Amino acid sequence: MTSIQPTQEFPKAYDHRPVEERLYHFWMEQGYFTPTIQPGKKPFVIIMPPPNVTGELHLGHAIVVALEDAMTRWHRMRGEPTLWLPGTDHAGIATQVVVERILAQEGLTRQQLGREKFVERVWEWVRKYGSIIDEQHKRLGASCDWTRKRFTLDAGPSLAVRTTFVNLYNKGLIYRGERITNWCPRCATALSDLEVDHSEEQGSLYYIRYPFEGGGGHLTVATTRPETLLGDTAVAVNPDDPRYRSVIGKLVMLPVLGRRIPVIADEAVDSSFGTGALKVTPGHDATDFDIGQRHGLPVINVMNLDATLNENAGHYKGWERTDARKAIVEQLEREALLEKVEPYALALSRCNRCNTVVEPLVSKQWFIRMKPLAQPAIQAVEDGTIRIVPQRFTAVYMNWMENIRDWCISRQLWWGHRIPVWYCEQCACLTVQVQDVTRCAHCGSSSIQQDPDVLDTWFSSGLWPHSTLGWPQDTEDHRYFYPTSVMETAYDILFFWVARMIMLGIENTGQVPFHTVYLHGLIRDAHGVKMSKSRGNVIDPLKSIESHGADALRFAITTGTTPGIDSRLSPEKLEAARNFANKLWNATRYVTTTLEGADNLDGWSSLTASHREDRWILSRHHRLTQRVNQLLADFQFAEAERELYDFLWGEFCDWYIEMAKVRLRQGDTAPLPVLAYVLERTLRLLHPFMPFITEELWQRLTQVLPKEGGLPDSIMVAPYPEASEQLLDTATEDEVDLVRDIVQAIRNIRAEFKIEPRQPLEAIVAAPEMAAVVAGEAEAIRSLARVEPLRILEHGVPSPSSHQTVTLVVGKATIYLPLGDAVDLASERQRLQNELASTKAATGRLEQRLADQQFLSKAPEEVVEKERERLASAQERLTRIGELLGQLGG
RNA sequence: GGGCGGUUAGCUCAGUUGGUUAGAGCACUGCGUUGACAUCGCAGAGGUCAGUGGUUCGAGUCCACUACCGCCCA
Repeated sequence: MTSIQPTQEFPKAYDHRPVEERLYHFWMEQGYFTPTIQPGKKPFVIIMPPPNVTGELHLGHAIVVALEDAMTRWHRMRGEPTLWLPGTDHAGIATQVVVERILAQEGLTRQQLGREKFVERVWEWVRKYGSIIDEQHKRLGASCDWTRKRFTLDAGPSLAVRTTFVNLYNKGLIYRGERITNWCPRCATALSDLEVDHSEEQGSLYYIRYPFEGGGGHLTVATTRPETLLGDTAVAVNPDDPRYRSVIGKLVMLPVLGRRIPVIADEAVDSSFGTGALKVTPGHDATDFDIGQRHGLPVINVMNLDATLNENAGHYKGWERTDARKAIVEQLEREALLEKVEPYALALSRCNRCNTVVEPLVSKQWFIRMKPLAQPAIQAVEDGTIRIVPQRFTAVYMNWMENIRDWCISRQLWWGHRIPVWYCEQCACLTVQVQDVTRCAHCGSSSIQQDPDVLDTWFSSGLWPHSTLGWPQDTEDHRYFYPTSVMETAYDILFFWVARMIMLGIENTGQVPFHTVYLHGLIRDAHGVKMSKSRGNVIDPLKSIESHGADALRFAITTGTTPGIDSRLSPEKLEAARNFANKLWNATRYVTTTLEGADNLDGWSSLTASHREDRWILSRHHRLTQRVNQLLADFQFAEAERELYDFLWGEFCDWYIEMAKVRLRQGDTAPLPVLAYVLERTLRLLHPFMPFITEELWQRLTQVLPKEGGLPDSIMVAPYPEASEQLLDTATEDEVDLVRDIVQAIRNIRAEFKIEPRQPLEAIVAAPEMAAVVAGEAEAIRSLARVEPLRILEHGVPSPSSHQTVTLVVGKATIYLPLGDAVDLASERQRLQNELASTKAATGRLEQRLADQQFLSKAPEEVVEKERERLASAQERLTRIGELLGQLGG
């Protein structure tokens, strides 16, 4: 069977390279990633956000995989039918640009090639390079079901797109209209509002004179875009502005072109901006377009789609927009029509793909009427059918939904889902159908033309949770796996994607697409700067995997993070995670090699422990198990990882293994099955976060263990541990805490007094209440603190010795360390005085609190009780320190 | 203009129904090589939890305001 070679070799350090690929291959071969549909059993389902088909793995993908894989593996190990469905997005503009760039190297443009040939070229590219991103996801250990992988342009999702379009059109929710849209001159397509980035940049405000017709002065308007005056069809003032009341209705002469345009009054004009007179350019500004509509103004478009000026621009025809601005400003200056120019911070819109300044342009586009779709989507979040984690994004979502605007969905691209609309040249009617048509549905004419445009990529991704499962077909997958469980993605696409999936999911299926939205933060560099290729501060996840291993990368980018909050990744963090992996490797190396050949391992998987240390680690392990399960259920992944880390390193390695070694040296083999039990189960707990190393170590460990406990061939299909309440043992935890405190206190003194680590140290421990514990753990204390001889006093204090002594008050124990001349009595007194002072302060605080009637009556009983106990032990401690000081004559 | 987030040790960050003397990693200091691990061990130092006011028996945690940094929307 299995995946690994016999454990003859157990290298001293973890090397992920010979492990990861082999194990991934093994998992794939076993088919573990593909769920079995079990009717009656509720599945766990995540649809992966589809990366762009042109994309290369970046940390954004890595965090998606780390979190979604953790959830997926956890649920799978809990025995739920678990589907994590991968896919890729055709990414309209991005992909088209990539292929156009390749063509450019051949000296070709897509226009020269023609639509059909161009699209074929893109497909060629996709077939050749489109699966690179999948291979990269595999390197991260993603346990998604590749047999169900979807591409947005596959037949299934394409059918979903067309069906949705036709349905929405028939319901009147999709319409075609001439509107101002954001036009990217470089991409040569319309964009939705969301695809535009806004920024404030330094520009100028130009004050331009529009002379009144027939003389008699001028009206001065202020504008940031003088070149658009070519398209002006009015000047507007606020009707309440006393300065301009008398000029309303007059005509002014448009500079440069000499066209006569009216002065109109409109409420939308802000009297405080500039001169209070606004040039109205309905063809090139959204607000002006609205004003124009209200006043029946003509719309003059002065620009071509590449942002050069057209024939409406008079002799500026053919000029590029920024050159034209300069020339027009110069002309105005020459003609004394430029009053002044002021520096001005203007709001610029840029294409979020190529950063080109977007041109608001009037064009005919397809839109979705969003308000009716938003209503049920608001409802679903309001009534808790969908829960957003972290919760505060609910308000952001609501705010956007309640102020939603129509969505421009047509794109002037060739790569994507072609709009299923045919225009008839005979009867001018539209045929809107799912299947391709050859004749007009109204007059039967065959002179029809399909709309040349394609749909916004987000239109198809908006359908993703149901289109990937087979909708609109009635498939078993759709019936069983929909609605899905969790949508996990970055918060920056809440509107782009999550909101639209909710709207379209409810619209198409009548059900929400998922019940929980989990939003993670973005990963920045070590200085908190957004990573970008141009800045050169990108951490390449593939390089990190090479150098530190996929598990370390996953652990590093998910530990110490909070949902919805950006985090930073530094090489140090990666190293820390790699070191943790190595620590785990070595702990398992020790346990495995120690276990080899042991003859008392039968029953290891369901053992009962009698020794205090064994009961302690079992209690700690089960407490951890309880916590981790709870934290995973609450989506607190970082906290779960931190607790696993602390347990493995700080308790299991630092204390349990070290204490076990002591007993093993004494010939007590009882710790062996406990080591096996705890490590085996903790590896399972950690597996969702660090899948590769836990599998490798689990294989190596279980190989030396008797086959029992019904464990399968792989950790990834082994049951996720459940906590057993009966094994939680607070008293034992307190006892071992005392032992640890004693050891730590003695080590502390050794370091302080610079006593050679190898030199044995005599110690006398008095712990009347805990004498049995200390006696039982004598060997551990002797060995871990290098104490020799160790005397345990059941009563009283040590008989006065000629030696000078350091005394430590540790919990319920008092430790005497006769250090002879090394001890300076004065400083010992001082040490105890300090202790006395701080204990007194603590006692005082507690006494005060417990004397407070308000506290006693209002605080919960258990809190009061806890304070009483603390006071008692503080008082007892005070007494002991007092006695010790008395003996020192202080 | 509206909204949201951040501000906790030198650095990066945890801290989820308010309840010990606020934690971790890295960095720092001292010690440590036969023993799972130097990708390590032991010990240590380091904090008025941004500020002000309030609620509460009790506030890093809840409320209000202020400051600075950042993000989103218009």
